[in-house]
Amino acid sequence: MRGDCEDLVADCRLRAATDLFAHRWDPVVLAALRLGPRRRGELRVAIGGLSDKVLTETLRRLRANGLIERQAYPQAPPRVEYRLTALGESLAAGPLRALADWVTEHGDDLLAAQEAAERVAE
Amino acid sequence: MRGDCEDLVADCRLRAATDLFAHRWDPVVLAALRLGPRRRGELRVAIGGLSDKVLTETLRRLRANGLIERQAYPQAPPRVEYRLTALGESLAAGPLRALADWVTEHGDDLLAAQEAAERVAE
DNA sequence: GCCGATACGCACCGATCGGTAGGCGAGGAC
DNA sequence: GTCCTCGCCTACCGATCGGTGCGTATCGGC
Repeated sequence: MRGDCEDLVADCRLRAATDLFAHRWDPVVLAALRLGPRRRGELRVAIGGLSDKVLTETLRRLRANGLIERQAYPQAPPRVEYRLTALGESLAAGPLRALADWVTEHGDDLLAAQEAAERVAE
Repeated sequence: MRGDCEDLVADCRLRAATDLFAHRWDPVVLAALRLGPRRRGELRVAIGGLSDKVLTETLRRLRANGLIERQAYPQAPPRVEYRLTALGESLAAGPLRALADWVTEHGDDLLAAQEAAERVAE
């Protein structure tokens, strides 16, 4: 999976970046963590719609990519907080933000174009 | 699939945007088309690594999202060109560009973080 | 009349992804 | 002692995705 870059063309770096958004909830969790460290349970209810298992996988991936870090407090009911790393923060503040801004500005155009295309496709 | 937004939380617009990058080759084709209109065959060799069928699907999706448009010339061997729409151009110039820039700047950090995490995970 | 180039379409396959359902371990509350 | 919470794990399942391989329509060249 890493060896792709050798036999592919120029865009493999782009691919490496877009892969960070490839899983449905990764960007959402990233965005949620921009507001500050959050506990696992908080993320679940704050985001809503993602299953318990998927949240685990998502957090694991984000950690594996060095975008977030995990901090466990030795408490009675276990308490675990997740926060953005510097790398994750830079991704969230840059490209992720740009995406959010773009949708804010062009979201209506996007929806209109999608519906127009649907109509054409009969 | 459109109804998600009602029962999900705030981030559904973000999701709508990240979905545009959800398929592996969509962003790459988008980036390739930034350089100007391209024929189907040109895209295939320029990108390299994506199958014929997947290119078809990718182009279809991008069209369905109103990001590119197709122009067919009635010629001997069929000639079809794909180009960015205004919407596609804005996406490519904004968020996609931001992603590419981010990778250029933080790609090494990303790789280092991934490898560090791999080592920890034994 | 046959071949080749181009832009598709279709059938099939294995891998992956998101989701459901249920279990586990550790400690506090009662 | 029993229940509860919280974080996490383990099947299992259906849908989707990317990929391979092969077929097809059209036209020009030879």
